[in-house]
Amino acid sequence: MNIHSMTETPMTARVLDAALEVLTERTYGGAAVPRVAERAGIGVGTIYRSFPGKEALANAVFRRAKQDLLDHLRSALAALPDDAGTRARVQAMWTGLAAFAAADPAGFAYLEHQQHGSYLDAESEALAAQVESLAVEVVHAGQASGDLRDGDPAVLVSLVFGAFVGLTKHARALGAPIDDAVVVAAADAVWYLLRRPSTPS
Amino acid sequence: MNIHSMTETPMTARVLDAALEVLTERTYGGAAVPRVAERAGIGVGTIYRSFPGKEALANAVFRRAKQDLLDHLRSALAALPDDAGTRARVQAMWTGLAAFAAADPAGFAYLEHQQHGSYLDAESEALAAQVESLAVEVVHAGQASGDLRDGDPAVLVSLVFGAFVGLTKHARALGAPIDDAVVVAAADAVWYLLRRPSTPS
Amino acid sequence: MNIHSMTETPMTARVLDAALEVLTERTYGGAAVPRVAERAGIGVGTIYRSFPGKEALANAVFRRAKQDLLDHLRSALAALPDDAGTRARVQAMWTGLAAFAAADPAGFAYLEHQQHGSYLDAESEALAAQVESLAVEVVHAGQASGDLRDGDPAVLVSLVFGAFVGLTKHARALGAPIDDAVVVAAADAVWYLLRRPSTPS
Amino acid sequence: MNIHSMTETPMTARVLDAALEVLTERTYGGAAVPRVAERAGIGVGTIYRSFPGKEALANAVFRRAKQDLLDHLRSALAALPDDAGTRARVQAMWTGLAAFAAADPAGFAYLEHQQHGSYLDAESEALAAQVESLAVEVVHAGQASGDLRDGDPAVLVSLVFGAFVGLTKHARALGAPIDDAVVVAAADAVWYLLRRPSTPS
DNA sequence: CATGAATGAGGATTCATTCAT
DNA sequence: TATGAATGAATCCTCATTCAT
Repeated sequence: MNIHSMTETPMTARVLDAALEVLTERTYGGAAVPRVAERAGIGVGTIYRSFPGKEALANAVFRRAKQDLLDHLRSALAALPDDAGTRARVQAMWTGLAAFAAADPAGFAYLEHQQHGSYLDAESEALAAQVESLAVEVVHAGQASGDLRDGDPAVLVSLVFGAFVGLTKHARALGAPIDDAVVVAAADAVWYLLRRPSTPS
Repeated sequence: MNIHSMTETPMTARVLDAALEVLTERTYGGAAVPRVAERAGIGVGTIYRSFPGKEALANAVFRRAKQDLLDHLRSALAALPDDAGTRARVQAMWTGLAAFAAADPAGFAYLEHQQHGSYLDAESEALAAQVESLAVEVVHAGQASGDLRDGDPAVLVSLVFGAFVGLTKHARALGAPIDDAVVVAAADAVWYLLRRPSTPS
Repeated sequence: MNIHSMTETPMTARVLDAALEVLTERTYGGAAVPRVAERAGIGVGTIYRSFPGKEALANAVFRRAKQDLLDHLRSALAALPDDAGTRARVQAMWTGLAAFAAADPAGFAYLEHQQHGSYLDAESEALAAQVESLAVEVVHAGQASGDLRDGDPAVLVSLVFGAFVGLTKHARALGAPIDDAVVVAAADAVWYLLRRPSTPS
Repeated sequence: MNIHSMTETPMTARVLDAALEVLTERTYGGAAVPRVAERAGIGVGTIYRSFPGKEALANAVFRRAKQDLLDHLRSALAALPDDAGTRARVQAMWTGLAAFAAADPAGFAYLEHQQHGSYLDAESEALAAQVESLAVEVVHAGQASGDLRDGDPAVLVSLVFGAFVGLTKHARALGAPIDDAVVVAAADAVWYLLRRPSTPS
């Protein structure tokens, strides 16, 4: 379903899965390539046949996750009827986020930490920008139609994405997967954050 | 101003400052003790006179920042008149957060990443729990007085803290310090996230 | 010839040889792993492919030497006719000791110093106990047949082994290998130490 | 009573005692000067006021012990009547050895390991040679009077000293101090090792 | 005189990477 | 193609030694 399905050999997929686990558990600096190999059940050298080095590997993991997230957000929006209103579009984004986080918790957790990534390359940054862009456009359109509050759309997006990340951290701290009812309730709360307050306020 | 001023020697302060920088730039796994020493302008061995090891150092950095955050939040609340309403209290928390983030951006950035910290010890976790607690109480009281929306207070707190973190990430991505006007606008938006929606909605 | 020939790769053998040299020259505390690597003509990291750490390496060195010693003592006894008398058995032990010390002077020197070894593990201690045991049995049997003087066999063994160690130290101090004629003369002297004094004495 | 009483300040005595303990427990390479300071209950720097460095400290420890041993052996011989026979003289040496080992077990244990000492300086070696000399003279005289077996006196001495060391190792392995009865029995055994065998043997 | 903070060299160990098999 | 042995740089940490107080 995603762009990588075509370029990923079963080998690289195994490596990426293992790398994601290790990177999520120990952060880039603490993630050892030999540990990734072990986890993948292959020889160390084999990793270097698919990736030029640790940095490239981490970028590939990042890109796969980010691309999956992008795919989730796009499908969520695409599933909407053409005349869907702003609230529906915002809900769809939130739901898409939740769907991705549920489908690939480790991937989501990894992305969370990567605003950091001094090792991220241009291609990875570009992908991240695409996700940002998509969200910004939705907010921007909502503001244009008068449904959402004024202000830099990027700021509003940062608040909403931040809130979602906060939610997943909370769930992770509890050791539980994200509860569906909570996701729905939070979507409602976040809608109030975004929507243009009624004039008499 | 904070509790540590009395126990911190100039040496440990220098080390903590340098360690904060390095830890923020490279995360725990990637932060090399020799690099901290360089940054502090001291010999490697000197660090080990103040801290038994890298883990203890990272915990001390964490605690200093968390304690400062706690101090900021507490003073923000303490500055309120006794009869301050829920909105004022929520605003105070948000403002306290912003004041801390402005006063110690690196410290705030470091705290953000530490849900991870498998190296955090019990004392550090306890301090983190105190901050969480403080926020949860404010939300809880607001719910009790009917001002805030229903739901697990901890979840609401996670949304709000998450939103704030999103905001600072956004600012950091732009390379700019957090703009005051934006903080105020965001505080307003977040208030709508928290407040109990008017019945006819 | 010994049990290890089969399990030892050429690499581990190289490492063990080098480690024995360094350990003998500088004792455990002063033996640096990098120095062992140099001596073996390999990279430092390579040592850690064969041994989990310095302690394990020192134990392996100890065991190889102790096992060789045990093999020498056993063959010396095994070469005796079934009806060999006590004196022949004692001589055989002494000769076995000398054969080992001549064949592997460094190994013998290393064993000498290891009553110390706080780093020796259970397996190493067990091996040491086997050697002790073998000697104690010989003495015990000799006492039973009335040939050897009374007293705790372990004490007699400690005197004899100690005497042999003294001899090798003396030779080492002179820088010469142990002279065969001296070994024979010493064996005679030691026999008088062990044998039951004639009654009228 | 010994030569050092005059030159040793209470300070250096404390240091030497502590150093002996640490050196005995961990061998030269593993003995840390800061550990010696701790054990002595003084500051690290203070050690360097009495000794130029670790090597000098270890030599001083060695010399103090060796000198004490020499004193013990000399007094043991001096206490003998002028017409004492060879056996009495040999016994006296053995007893002197035992007295020293009992009075200063750590010192004795330390000396045992020091044939090794690549860090021993000329003065230390000279002192060791004096002890050796004393023993060799006794043996030599005994051979001259026809009481002791022929052969290089130094070899005989090495056998006897070695036997004594073996005895103390054995006692140490048992965790017990050296038993007096055992020392006496061993002295008898050792006498037979040294004495010239009766002709018809 | 005694101290102990400060230091950098050096020790044990791990890890990213290469390359012969 | 996949492997994993080999490597040396780089990690964390300790220690001998100095020197300002």
